[in-house]
Amino acid sequence: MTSVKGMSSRALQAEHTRQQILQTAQRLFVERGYDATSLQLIADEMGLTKAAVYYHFRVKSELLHATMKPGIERINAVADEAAALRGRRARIEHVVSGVADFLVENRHYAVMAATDPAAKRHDMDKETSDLRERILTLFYGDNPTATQRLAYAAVAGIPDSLPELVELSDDELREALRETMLRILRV
Amino acid sequence: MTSVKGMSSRALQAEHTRQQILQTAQRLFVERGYDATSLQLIADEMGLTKAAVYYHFRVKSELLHATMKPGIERINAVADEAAALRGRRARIEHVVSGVADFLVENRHYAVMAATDPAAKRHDMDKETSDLRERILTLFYGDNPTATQRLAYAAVAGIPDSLPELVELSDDELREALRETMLRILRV
DNA sequence: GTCTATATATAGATAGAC
DNA sequence: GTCTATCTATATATAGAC
Repeated sequence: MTSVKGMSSRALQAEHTRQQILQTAQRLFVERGYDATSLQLIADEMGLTKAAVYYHFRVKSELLHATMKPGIERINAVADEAAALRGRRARIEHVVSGVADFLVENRHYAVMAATDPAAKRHDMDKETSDLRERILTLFYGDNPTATQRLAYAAVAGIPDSLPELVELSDDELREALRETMLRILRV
Repeated sequence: MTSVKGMSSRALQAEHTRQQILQTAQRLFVERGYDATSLQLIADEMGLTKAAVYYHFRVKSELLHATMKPGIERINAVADEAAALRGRRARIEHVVSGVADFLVENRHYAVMAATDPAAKRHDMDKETSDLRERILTLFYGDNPTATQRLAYAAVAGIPDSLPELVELSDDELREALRETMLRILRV
């Protein structure tokens, strides 16, 4: 999506601005939530105008979409790898590792992606819930028990609580995440 | 808070309207999120005017506060009871039962209370996070390990996933909740 | 106690100059 | 590619009639 090679210097500048807007938007979405983040605010924080933001993103929801896309793609790739493995245990371990790494690298962002009401509206809904459903099936097959589903739900809810664990180092967090997720998912 | 005895019939009518507004607001907050729910929408759904809503609630955030208050009080009461018990195991079991009952009775509402960005702004933040912190201490003392905190976080994140478990009956959900929370919290 | 009418601010979005 | 200017809709909130 973000091809850089063979672009004019003007196009490169545009891509740079686009990325900066995305970064600012992402930070504000995390801090205040999507609905409470206006385009005006995003523009002000960057010393741009609303119109400049609109040049790069046609509608506000495109910012949300673009913000979440890399994460979804990355976890989908992890799921691809897990699907190629044999055995529940191996699959669970692979996904748990991949997700733990991802969460550690995106400690703040992941919260918003998992909980913001705006993400439940818009089409984003489908991509994330498809991904969740896909991994659930990968783990427990087509007919998971209530207990399995709830265990999965508990793990899926962990990102929600990452802000409360700020005082853990990356390594501590990753280890605790792996350990806890594995323990919960072995049902 | 909602004393009824000894009120004039006019005051009773007002209290009734107030409760109806609260119910409608609560439903819409759950469906669309707080920020995406306008007072206009609330009024329209009830066949009232915005001004009528403003008569009962001075500012919009008061609706959010009033909506969440009963739940917070109820879980605080459960925590009170647990604090009177001796032993980690007994305390965990008591809180888990109380919370499971509460979640089953408020399947949809609890999600919003746990995740809406608007709840993280406003003063509501403090009351809920105090409650969470209080129960964590009740369970694991003043210096919980990383694993204990993450286990607690996982459990706290469960409400987030209740909507995906609609097809479970109340009894199935309560049992699965109790079982899963207990298993996770025994660390 | 509830409404009409309105104030005021700000949202998302677009057209067109530069 | 970025800005000025502006449109339109809708937000929260208030004053005052009934």
